[in-house]
Amino acid sequence: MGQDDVCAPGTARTALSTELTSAVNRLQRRLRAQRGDVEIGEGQIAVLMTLKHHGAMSPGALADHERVSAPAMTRAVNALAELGLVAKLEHPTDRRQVLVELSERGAAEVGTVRRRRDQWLAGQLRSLTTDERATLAAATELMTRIANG
Amino acid sequence: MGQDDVCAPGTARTALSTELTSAVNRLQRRLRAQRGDVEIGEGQIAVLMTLKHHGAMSPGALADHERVSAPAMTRAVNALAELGLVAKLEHPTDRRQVLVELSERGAAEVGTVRRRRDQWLAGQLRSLTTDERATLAAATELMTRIANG
DNA sequence: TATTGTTATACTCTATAACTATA
DNA sequence: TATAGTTATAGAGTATAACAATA
Repeated sequence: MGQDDVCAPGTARTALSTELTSAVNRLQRRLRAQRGDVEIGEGQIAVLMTLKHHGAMSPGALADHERVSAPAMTRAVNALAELGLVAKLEHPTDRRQVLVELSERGAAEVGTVRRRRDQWLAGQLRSLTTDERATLAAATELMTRIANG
Repeated sequence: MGQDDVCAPGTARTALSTELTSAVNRLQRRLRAQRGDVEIGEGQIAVLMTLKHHGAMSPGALADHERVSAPAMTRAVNALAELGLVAKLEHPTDRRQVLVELSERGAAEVGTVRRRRDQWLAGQLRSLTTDERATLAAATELMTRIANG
């Protein structure tokens, strides 16, 4: 039982905000449960991808970018440094700051780690129509805008 | 800094699965942070709404419906019972089972609690175009399908 | 004084495994 | 034996507050 029993969204007289919240919560829970033995957490993967796109950044800048607290970012960066995927460097002029940069191994492995994390969802998306994927792509942009707005 | 600095999704040569995962994670984090002093958690609100739609159910059926583990549902139901929003009843024929039903107060307050939780997101959605909201509504359905599939 | 990063601490949510009661 | 629910325990992820070093 259960999955056949779920209310189709839009059926009830429920607001979009409620349904969207519910969908986001459920999908995130499913993604976390489905994620196999990826050895590092979501937030840490996000840090690797950000560093790949933007180059070396300070922990504070990373925390702003990912919209998490500074302590949460300290922990994520330390975990990645212990795995040898990033390195913490002294800032050239401001000795309070730290620069976090991808290590060679981090740069080599970020793609692999990301693909392994996304494997299940990518499979689910393959069974959608082209139009449905386009809808999700557009919604992805909107959700990111809302999350960062 | 930070929010102006985020990569526009679809800009990079990144797979939809990656962008969707990232968007869902970020939006959920933002929704949690933005949620004011709603006195009960996400999962508990979901239980109240399910009971409102479906009537009394057993904890096991609720766990299946919400796709969480049985212990997680036990905790959610107990928390709601302590607040007087649900009642736990004996099953008429099977004494192993429990029936969870909305209390009068629970039925009266579920709408209020939900609206307070959704207040921020509803405001964000109001600033979108009609087309954009339609996109999100369609995507909500797709995400729910994927989460439950 | 203000800023950057870290440590200390605590809370929420979730899961698996072991247990109890009933069927 | 099998099922429904609970308890025990542990882990991930996050936050706020207090602190240290530097500007």
